[in-house]
Order: sequence, then C-alpha cells, then structure tokens
Amino acid sequence: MPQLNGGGGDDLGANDELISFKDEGEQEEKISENSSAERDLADVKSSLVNESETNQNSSSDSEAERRPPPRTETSFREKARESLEEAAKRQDGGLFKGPPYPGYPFIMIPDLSGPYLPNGSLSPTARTCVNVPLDLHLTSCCSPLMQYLQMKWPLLDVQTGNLQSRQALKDARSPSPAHIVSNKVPVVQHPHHVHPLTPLITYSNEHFTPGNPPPHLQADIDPKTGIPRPPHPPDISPYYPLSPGTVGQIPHPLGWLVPQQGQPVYPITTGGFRHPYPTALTVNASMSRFPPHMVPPHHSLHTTGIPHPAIVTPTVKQESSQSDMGSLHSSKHQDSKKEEEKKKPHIKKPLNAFMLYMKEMRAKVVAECTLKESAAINQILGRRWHALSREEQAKYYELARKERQLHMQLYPGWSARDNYVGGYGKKKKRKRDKQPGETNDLSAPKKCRARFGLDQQNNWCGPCRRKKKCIRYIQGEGSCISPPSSDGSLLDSPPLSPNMLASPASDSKPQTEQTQPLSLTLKPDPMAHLSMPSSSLVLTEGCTSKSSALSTSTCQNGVLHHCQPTISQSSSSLAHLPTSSLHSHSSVVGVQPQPLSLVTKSLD
DNA sequence: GCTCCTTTGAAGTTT
DNA sequence: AAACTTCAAAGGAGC
Repeated sequence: MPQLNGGGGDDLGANDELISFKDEGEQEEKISENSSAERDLADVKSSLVNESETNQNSSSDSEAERRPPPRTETSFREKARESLEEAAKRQDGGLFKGPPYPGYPFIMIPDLSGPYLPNGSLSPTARTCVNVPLDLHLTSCCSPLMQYLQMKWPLLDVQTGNLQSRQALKDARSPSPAHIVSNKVPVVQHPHHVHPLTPLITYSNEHFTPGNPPPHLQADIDPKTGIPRPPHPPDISPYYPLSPGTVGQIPHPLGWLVPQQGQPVYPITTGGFRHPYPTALTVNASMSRFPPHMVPPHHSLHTTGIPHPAIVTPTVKQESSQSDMGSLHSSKHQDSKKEEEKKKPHIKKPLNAFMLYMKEMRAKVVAECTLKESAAINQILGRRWHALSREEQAKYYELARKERQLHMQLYPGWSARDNYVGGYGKKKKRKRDKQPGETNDLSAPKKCRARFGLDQQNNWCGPCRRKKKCIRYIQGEGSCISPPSSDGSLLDSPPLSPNMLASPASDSKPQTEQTQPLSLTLKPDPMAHLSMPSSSLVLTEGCTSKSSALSTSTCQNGVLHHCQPTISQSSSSLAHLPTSSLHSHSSVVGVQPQPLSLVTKSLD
C-alpha cells in the first residue's frame, strides 16, 4: 500500500509543488488568521494524505506500527489516538481493536493523525463516533456522523439538527449490519445536481458492501478483465470489494440513510452541496468511469448498469458481453495476441485528489469564465487547488484514497505500469519534460524558433514554446505581441507587460497567487514587452486563457465579470508604466489582496 | 485522428 | 533515496 511510510507519494509531489502549497498556506495565514497554519504546511499536506492513507489501516495495528512516527504533532496525534481508542472502547467494547466492522469501509474514521483536526471541522470524538457500528452509536454520534458525512459526501444535505431526520435515521437502522445498509436506492444524489465529487458514491452504489458479500461474489476471476480477484482478506476493507459484475446486489453504503422508496431520509438540497453550481458532469460521466460493457450483466435487481469508470475499451466502446466471454475463452480461439490486447480493457488509473477536484470544479470554472480550453482551466484549477483549505483538500485526498482503494480492490493485479503505452521513458514523453522546441517543432521555421533559435527559447512566445501557432508570426511579420500569460499570473508575463496593468481584474489578484509558481516550463517572456501593439491582449484576473490568446475572462474578486472571450484594448499609456508600478500594481490601484479563490461561490 | 497543452498527484522506473 | 517519467481528466487547437 503506497504512502504508508510517509515517504514517496506522501510527499505529495515534487518540491515545487510543496513550495506552492506553502505559499498558499501563507496566504491562508493572511486570510483566515488560522494559527494552525503556522505549522509546516508540507507536513500538513503530507498529513492530509497520511490521514487518508491511515484510514484503511485504522484497524490494522501492524500497519500503524510500521508507519514511521510523524515528524510533528506527535503529542496531539497520540492524544487523539488515545482518546479515540478510549472512546471506541467505551462505545463498542473494544471493537475498535477487534476485527473490522463489516461496515467499516464506509463508516470509517479518518486517521486522527490528520493535521487539520485541531482546528478542523471534525473532532476526534466525532470521528470516533463514525467508526463504531451505527446500530450502537448512531444515536449518540449522530451529529458528528452527520458532520463527517457532510464532509465526505457533501451531496448529502445532512441536517444534524433535524430531529425528524434523526428519527428517520434511527428508523433506518436495523439490528444487523446488513440491514443498516439496506439500500434499494441506488445512488443518493440530487436529481439536478449530481455531485461530481462522488465517484465513490457510484462505486459505493455498486461496490460498497458493508455486510458480508454474497457467496457468488467470491469469484476469483474478473469475468471482464480476467484479473484474478482474490477474496478479500479479513483485514482488508470491503470498501470496494466487488467486481463490476457484482455490483448489482451491493447495497449502497449510504443506504441506511436512504429510505426504501427513494426518498432520502435527509433532504438532499442544493444547500447540501459545497459547490451548488450546475455541473456538466452527469451521472454517467462523473459517477461512472466504467463503461457499461465492463459491467457484466447481473441477475440482480440492480439494473442501472453503472460501470466502474476506470475501465475503458480503447477500440470498442460498447464491447458486448459476448466479446468479453470470448476473451475469457480466448484460449479456444487463440486469437492473435494483438487482438487480445485490443479487446483487453484499459483500466485507467484511479484519480488522484487533484483530478477529483478538477473533475468537480471544471464545470464551475467553465461556467464562470466561459473558458473551454482545458489547459487554461487547469491552470485556474491548479491555483484554486492551492487555495483550498486543508479541510477541503483533505476531502479530496480522502476521496482519492478511496478511489485507489476501490481500484485496488477491483483490480488487484493492475499496475500503473500497465498503462505505460510505450514503456517507461520510451514513448509519449511529455513536452513539458522536454526542452521547449527541442527538435520537434520544425514546422515553424520562420517563427520564434527561427527568430531566436534554441538558445533563446525564453524569448519565444508562449505558443511557440508549446509548439503551437506562433502568435507573433501570426500577428504579422516582426510584430511580436506579448503572448498572453500562460497562467494568468505574472510569472508568465513579461515584467513590463501592460497586460496586467490593463486588467482591472488583475489588480485584485492576490500577490501570492501571482507569484505562485505555476509552471515549470513557462517563464516570463522578456521579449514580449519589446513590441506591444495596441491590440495586445488583456489578460484579466483569474480566468485567463493563454494558449488560445483570445479567450479572456474575468473573475475578479470572486465576482464574475465579463468572462466572455474578449480582446480588450489595452491602454497604451499603461504600457508605459514603469516596471515597479507593475510589480506593485495592486498597491497602485489601491486594491487589497484578495483571497486566493478566483471566483466567488456566490454572486451575492 | 493523433498529439499537445496544463494542472497535481500517484506510481513506476531509473540513477 | 532522489530524480525522472508516465498517466489520470478535460477539450480546444495544431498538424
């Protein structure tokens, strides 16, 4: 299991990323006056993952012992753990140390070693409550549980104070764990707002099995993938224990919250969403990354056919079950190996925390900024990601962890290496890793490449660096306009670029965001300022489109302004402002630093 | 139709 | 162990 030792993946990426995160943390200090932000944010972030990672191991002492002691917050974690264990002992008579509760995978407790607990939304007690059997502690721990559920599944508009809901919740209980999760409602989701953050709900609907799996689920071979699927070890959470073909009889983990008639016990309102925005992600798109054909037909009542989204067939979109069966008996036909591989489903990697976040927020950014170019959107999302609070990030880390867990359960033999198309370092080397315009952009000999040569790649326009159409070349022979900022920040803008000056939105851009390292490859274009035609693009704050160079959006101070693709006429006078004015532009215009969030949650 | 862009994170590989 | 590489999502754009 990765990230158990706090190293490697626990480091959460490269140092630059950590630096960025730290920058964001510093920003958070400014904004939220959170004293806990003084801690080493790298540790904090790492702990976020640790928390997620240790959730599944909460029942495994050996795993916990193997884990190296945390570098910081030891006392707190120890205390928290002690209190957790004590609470568990009090409430379930030592169940906490015993075999994992059948429903554990769903009602699991984030590791108390998490960093954000001290000032976070969840108290150790609350998490303890949700770790114990519901039938024992639902009543007493209702409120913390609701808090936890709200964090985990914001979709649920859990109103802890609603006595009626509480009563309904109690009624939903049943003596046996299997009944606790009795669920005939496939997915708890808002009819109009499908929370894109809940692939786990999809999974859970299909795979969550708080109770003992049916005997037929002990299949050791995935009928589709052919990957051996060993039975679940007793110590492994059955969180995502089932193959897509077994999803039919798996009750929803939230079933105990969902009445039989499809009416949620707790009203699911838009208010229950952390991000009550209309999302383009649909159930099929966001809730099921697995195509239907990957879900073997089952005789169960489950007819939704929601597949696991991680499986795609590269060649045939709707691979019939017959073909799957054929692949199972390929030994008979002995088709060519090529054909076999052709039919072999492509099991995608589980989404990491950021990917989950992007999946959720993309639609929002697109809607707010009218941007469609993913590259630009991803930049915005990347900054927003850093702007997220630890609690919010932890939510995604937790989801990502569960994604991985589910993925690992579904495809034990799968490895990320399987998706290495050409093998490591052999194919599809990302341009990012290359030196810009290394040798692969010979199609524009007269553009920046030819103009400046490889030795002066920093003088290239952004598109040229990305092997795209040279905007300077397009604008006219010798007319080198300043390329739009690759990320809407000053990083990719020339120091004297008037773009930032001309944009009122950029005035409100937080400095930390402006100075945040966003790209490893994009550098300020020192040549861009040399020639600034009057039609230079104005990149506005927040939502900027760099590569398209035409779509400029403004999401200033959280307020959505004109985000339609526009080309603003930059004031030529502004172009002559001194560099110092630009660097301290926010002070020039008297705009106070704004929160990192580029877009307001609400237009109120 | 393929690849790139662009982000972060996970995981694999190489040094 | 550190550095490096690939892939995951997304959709426009270039070739």
